[in-house]
Amino acid sequence: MSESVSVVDVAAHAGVSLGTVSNVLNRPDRVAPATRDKVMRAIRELGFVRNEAARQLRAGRSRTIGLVVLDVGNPFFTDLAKGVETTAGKSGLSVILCNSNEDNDREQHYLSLLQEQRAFGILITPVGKVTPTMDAIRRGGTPVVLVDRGSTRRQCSVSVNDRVGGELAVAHLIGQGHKRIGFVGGPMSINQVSERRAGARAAVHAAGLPDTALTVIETPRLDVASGRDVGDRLAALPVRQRPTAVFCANDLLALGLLQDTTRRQLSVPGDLAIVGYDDIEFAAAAAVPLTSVRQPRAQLGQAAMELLLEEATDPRAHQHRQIVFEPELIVRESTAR
Amino acid sequence: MSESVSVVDVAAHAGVSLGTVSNVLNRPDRVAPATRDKVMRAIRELGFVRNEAARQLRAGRSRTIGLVVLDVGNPFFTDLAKGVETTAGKSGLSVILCNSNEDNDREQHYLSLLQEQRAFGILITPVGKVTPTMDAIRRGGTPVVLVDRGSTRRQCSVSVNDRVGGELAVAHLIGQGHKRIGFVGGPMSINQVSERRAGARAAVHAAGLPDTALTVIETPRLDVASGRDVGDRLAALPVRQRPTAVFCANDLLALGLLQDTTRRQLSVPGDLAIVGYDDIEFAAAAAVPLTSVRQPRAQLGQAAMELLLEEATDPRAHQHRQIVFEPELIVRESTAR
DNA sequence: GGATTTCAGTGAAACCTTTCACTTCTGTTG
DNA sequence: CAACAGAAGTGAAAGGTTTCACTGAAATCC
Repeated sequence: MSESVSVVDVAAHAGVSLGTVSNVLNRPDRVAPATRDKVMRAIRELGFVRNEAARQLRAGRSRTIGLVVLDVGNPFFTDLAKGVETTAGKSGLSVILCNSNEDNDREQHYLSLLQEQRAFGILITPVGKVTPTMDAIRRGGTPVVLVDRGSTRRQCSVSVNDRVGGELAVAHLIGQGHKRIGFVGGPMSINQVSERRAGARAAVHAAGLPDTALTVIETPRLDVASGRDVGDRLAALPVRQRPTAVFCANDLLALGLLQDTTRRQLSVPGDLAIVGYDDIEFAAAAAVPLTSVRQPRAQLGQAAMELLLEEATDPRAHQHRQIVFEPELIVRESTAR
Repeated sequence: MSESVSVVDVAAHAGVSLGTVSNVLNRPDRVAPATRDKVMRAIRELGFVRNEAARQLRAGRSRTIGLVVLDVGNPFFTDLAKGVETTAGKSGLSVILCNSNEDNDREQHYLSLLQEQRAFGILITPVGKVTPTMDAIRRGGTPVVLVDRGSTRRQCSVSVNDRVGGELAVAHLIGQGHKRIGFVGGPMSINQVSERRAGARAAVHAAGLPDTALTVIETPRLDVASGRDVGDRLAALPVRQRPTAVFCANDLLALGLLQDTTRRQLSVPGDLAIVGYDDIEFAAAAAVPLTSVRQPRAQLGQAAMELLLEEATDPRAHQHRQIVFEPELIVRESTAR
């Protein structure tokens, strides 16, 4: 049971004032060693545990930062989270990982929650547009950094150039001789998806191919199951229009599609070349090792966390910054000639 | 800026007492509709956001439950987390996902953190033994449920029968004619790993094979990189002793090993048959689709959460329970004849 | 040796919510 | 019509921490 022990109890037990106990906890150097030991012993003997809620109440903000991602099931985001967490830990902050699941309502729900908790700051990959809630939170003095998503001057963001990523992927496919290319991804309301598509378009144009060379296949989500379903839709196309290569907006889709393609006894890359995006660890271990656009996941998380700290530490002097990393194409068998 | 608005401000603005504002927030039916609207309007106009810290301080415990897992990068745990989160959400609880990273110190760190936060409850897959801290937390009145790990009568747990899982896997390999089998996994201090190995041993004995038929290869971690390193160690064994099949303690190891095996131009299952564990989504999409022992991940999370709620709701009447699920072998090409 | 600084420690106030015993008022009952 | 019940609303107290202006005592300075 140990009916919650407070600093007052510790103070009484150690024969000092409660202010001294607080000093032992927060500025041990301001307390004489003998007293410090006495207090420490009392803490141990009573099994005192600091009450974070009371602490927060006093401080006005918590020591927790919220990381809102589109899908915890996607290794891209867990790797990102690791980067964030490591950096946050160094400053004594903890991270609460929130899974919006590509759903606006859930995103909103988590934002409210974080607001009520007086989060130290928020890192978010928004499902759609930057919402009024996010603006309200920032106006309330809580730093909000956009992750994996560029932004305008008015807020901090860390992203990878998705347009370039799309271009790299599709230019590579065109270089391999493909003339009919599919773009697989969705929903288009997710910024990264539409940017990657824009990059794909740009590559098609740059190569002098007609608009029709790019077939867009929109998926409901960015997961393996959606990727699997794409097989049917490709098969339904008349052979003359059917892409000979596809660029998937992430590796999960690519792996799903690859699975379905294999099930249909089609060869990759012979019958269909596939490029993914993110270069998650499983991409290299796939049935056919996947060509993929690599993003510096952990650095992305680290950079975002650093921007957040910067803004939190000195909000007055802070200048919003936009950090953009460059993606890199990793070529593997799924697009070999 | 909006210098934090409190219930007092709302009350003043709406021309009611602060008690009424609290009633509007917590028991709207006790307040006359007209008053309710007045208060709601004030809340909106002032942009009032409940301070969760103050709320918690009053309530004595938070509305957050801690889920401590071995590796967020392992899809097994993110699927588990989804199950936990869905169930928690229905009761208005949120989940904070903590990654112990198979490290005792980090585990301890997160437990202290959760203790300071007066977590509503804790779900944990312990790195090693059940520690004094966990016992202390439970004695302090916070429910602790062991996940993916059996236990004695003295605490709640939800697990999958790892011994049976190990038996299934190895019995299957023996059934395919293999006489020299490897067990890959570690560290052995992780309970699931040693249980799976025990199951493997049992299967070897049951088949009347000698102890030496099972070669144990201990890995430092349960991740893809460790799996990749196993290839070297296998290759280093004299051919007569080298296993013709291995059972990996999880799919990450299996995928890593598969990757390395492919790199060495060895065929799976021809030169080496591989069985994994967990049946994560990527197992089916692997270079050679992986035979794996499936665990009911989401149900595991759900059941754990339900036990936790049960214990939290009525600690007096609560009887600790141990729920054990049965694993299932999913056979794919990596062990085909 | 008196004035000043430093050190160690004190305790009240503030942070914001929820609860609960209490007051007022209106409408009902015998 | 007196007595009562129920509904609506009130406001002080409690919950645990940190901060900060403050006191006493010891050490330092000229």
